[in-house]
Amino acid sequence: MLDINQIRENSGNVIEMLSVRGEDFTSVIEEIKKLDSVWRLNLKEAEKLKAEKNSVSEQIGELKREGKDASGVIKKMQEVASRIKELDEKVKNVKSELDNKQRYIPNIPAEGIRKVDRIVREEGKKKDFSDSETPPLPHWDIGEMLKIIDLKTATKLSGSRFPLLKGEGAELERALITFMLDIHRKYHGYTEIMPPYLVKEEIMTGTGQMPKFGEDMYNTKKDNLYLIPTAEVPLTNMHREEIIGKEDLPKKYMAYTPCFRREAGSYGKDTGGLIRNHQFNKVELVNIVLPEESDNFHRQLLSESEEVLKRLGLTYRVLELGTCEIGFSATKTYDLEVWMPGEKKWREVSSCSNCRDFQARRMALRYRKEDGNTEYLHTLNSSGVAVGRIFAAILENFQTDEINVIIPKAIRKYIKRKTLIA
RNA sequence: GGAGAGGUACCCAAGUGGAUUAAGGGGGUGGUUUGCUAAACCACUAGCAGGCAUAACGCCUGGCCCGGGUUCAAAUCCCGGCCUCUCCGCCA
Repeated sequence: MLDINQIRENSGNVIEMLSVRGEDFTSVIEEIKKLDSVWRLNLKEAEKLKAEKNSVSEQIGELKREGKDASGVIKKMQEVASRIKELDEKVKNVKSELDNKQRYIPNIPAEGIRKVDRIVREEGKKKDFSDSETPPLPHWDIGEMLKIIDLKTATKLSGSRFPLLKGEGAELERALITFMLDIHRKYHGYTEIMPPYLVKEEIMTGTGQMPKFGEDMYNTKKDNLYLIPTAEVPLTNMHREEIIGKEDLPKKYMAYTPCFRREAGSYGKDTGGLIRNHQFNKVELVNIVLPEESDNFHRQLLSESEEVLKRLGLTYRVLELGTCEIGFSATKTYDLEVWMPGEKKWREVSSCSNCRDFQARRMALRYRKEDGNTEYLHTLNSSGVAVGRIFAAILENFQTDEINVIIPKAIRKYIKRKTLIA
């Protein structure tokens, strides 16, 4: 959520800063501005009448105690009370419309970001398969031959786009999860959380998924709970509506969770294997930090995610997302993309964002400053990293002509094998 | 899921319609006394959100789990919800 004061004071500037997203927000911002002034006008009047009501009610109490007649004043106050009721109703309705409109406005991208994605750098070399007898296979073929991915059975159980890993496949996935969590715990100072996978609607609103992206979410109608699309949602909301002491910052939380996404409107896109499923595993990193420190933490967060890829020996590149591509809540985002030799494509395995105070504002997440006032904190998140896609990357990058897969050294202590053999 | 009890500030807790400016205690902070500590005593301790105003001070509204309602007036009465506890049922 954007600062309403910013919109009040300089709506033109806000519209301009939002326009880099490739969308025109002029009419919505102007509507917000208008609603805000109507709201304040009515609120002012209602509060004035309430002040009157309070003092007169006190007088009525006094009169009654003294045994005097108060019926005249009471009659007058009846009118005031009904006027207050009208105004309160109006104030409530206008405010809720205003809030709702505001919740649909995305964050303002950071300064100095280009319109389109920019490749920051590439790490490692694309593996050379020119000596191989056959070109590298996509991971779904390898997975099937090794009998570690069974999408047919997954479809039988849940329909399309669900994963089912079997035997050594399930083991590899589990090894990767533990490996990632261990790195972030040992070297990056994260506290591991096992959060609920179902959360309330207001929690989804806090991080920005709701109300705008309700279509992408699974929900349980009976209890109005939502399946988390990423652990960012529960982790970032952990301290919502709190005022955190400076001495307790930064907060660094991580969680492995399955993630659930309806992927509405992506039919026919990336249908192969483990790339775009309704359910996938991910290790997520969340930082809650002081505003002046968030840029530094953002860089650090990126390197923490990269560490996983480096240790696995995967070739990847770092993208700075263009202003038109940045997600709803973020001001700046780096994507990490791993090279998939079988698919011959770069595949996103991590998205590392600084949301600044956007989410904190939505969830009233603050800290106490030296002068005693409160200020919104900054929130950041990054995948550390997407497990299923790394699984796929390992299959594609470390396959041999015999359709075996060499297990990267970094995770051998978690899976206790050197190769997956067909 | 059923029956009952409850939710008041950092904690405990009083408060069944107007005198409450939400009692009292604990804790905390500051002070007095003091060789030091403890104790005693004194003072302060309602956060938060919002509106108005501003050089600064300040004024007002809301707020006793949340949302409605009744009333001139609600912590207090009524309705709905959430949460916690106890018992029963179900259950890995």
